[in-house]
Amino acid sequence: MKPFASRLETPAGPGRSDADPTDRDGLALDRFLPYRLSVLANTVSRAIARLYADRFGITIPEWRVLAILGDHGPATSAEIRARTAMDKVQVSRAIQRLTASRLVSRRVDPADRRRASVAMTARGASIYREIVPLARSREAFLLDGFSEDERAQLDRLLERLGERAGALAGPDDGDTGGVD
Amino acid sequence: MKPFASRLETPAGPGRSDADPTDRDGLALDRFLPYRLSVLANTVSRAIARLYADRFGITIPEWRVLAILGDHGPATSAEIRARTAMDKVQVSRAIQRLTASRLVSRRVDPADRRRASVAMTARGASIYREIVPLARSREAFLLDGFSEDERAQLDRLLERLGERAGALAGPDDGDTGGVD
DNA sequence: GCGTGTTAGTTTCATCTGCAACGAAACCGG
DNA sequence: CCGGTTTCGTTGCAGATGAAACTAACACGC
Repeated sequence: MKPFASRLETPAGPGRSDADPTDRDGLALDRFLPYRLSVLANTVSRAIARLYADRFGITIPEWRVLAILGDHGPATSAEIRARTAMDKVQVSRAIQRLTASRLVSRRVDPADRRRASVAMTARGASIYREIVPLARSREAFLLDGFSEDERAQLDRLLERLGERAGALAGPDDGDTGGVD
Repeated sequence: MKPFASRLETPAGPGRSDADPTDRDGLALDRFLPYRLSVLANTVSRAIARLYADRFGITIPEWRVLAILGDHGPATSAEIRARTAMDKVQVSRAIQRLTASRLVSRRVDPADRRRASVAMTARGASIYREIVPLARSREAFLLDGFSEDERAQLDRLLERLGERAGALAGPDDGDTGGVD
């Protein structure tokens, strides 16, 4: 196979490098932003998931539901979904499991019986309060050595990337496609 | 039974004008770094996966393998795994599928018959060359509006987060245990 | 050679995931 | 009030996932 020299723009190029023989063809996967984000997020998620799973026997979707309820108080599935970017099904199943383990309880809204408000039980709240500091400490570990300035920068950059990503996924993607 | 309607609007700190966000009772999920990374990476991955899947019928793991091969030339499973942070099983299956669709070929190493070198076929290389610019353009879209400086910053911050995340997941193969 | 251990890669299995189809409830126009 | 449509949430299914068990090949010590 013949190396096709498609350029990889190397950042941090004060002055232009000449044709560098080490300039990789194709797209140096480990410089490819979507890939890097994926690996990073995955590594982090896995490390944290282990924390929840080992000590409390809950999964990430379940933890997310708890986190929303802890932050905002009781909420419906749809609200949880909107706030977590989780799939509808994932929310439903997380609630089922949490209900089974008595960490949350559902109460059907009498005014609209399709809806149900989900709230933490005392046990759920207790676990939530235990997890929060652990989660924070993990986050702190990740950001250890980052200056205030760098944290702010990261925050801003992620924010903007999030917007761009939304634009990438969102615009043409109708949720309810008229299948007719 | 009261569903505790703890609204957690603000901690009882009406006096302090400069409230510390890390001092809240709740965790504010949408400010929680691991969560933000996960959502962002997921959104991006999904958008890009659609691109590969629609046009070429390949999955993300398959694309990653192609990317490594395109970047690096023939490689063994272990090398691919090391470079992609993919699971061993995932690599194995991606190679199986790619082999089935004739995008890569395997050749057992005669010197060590446990190993096999995987290389792109002409067809694989052709698809790879088609995908690269599309992938780049998606990346460019994500980074649209970011100055050179901001890109460099992002690069650096992600790099460092990656290191920290590795430290979080890697060194202790069990629980962090220790520092209580 | 022969046992023990290590490494490369595959298979098994139990789970997780998400699209799509679905049922139930509410809404809406006539 | 009725039929059609929308919304909320669940379920069916088919594919993806990863930990652990497994096979096969090599490596070392004796």
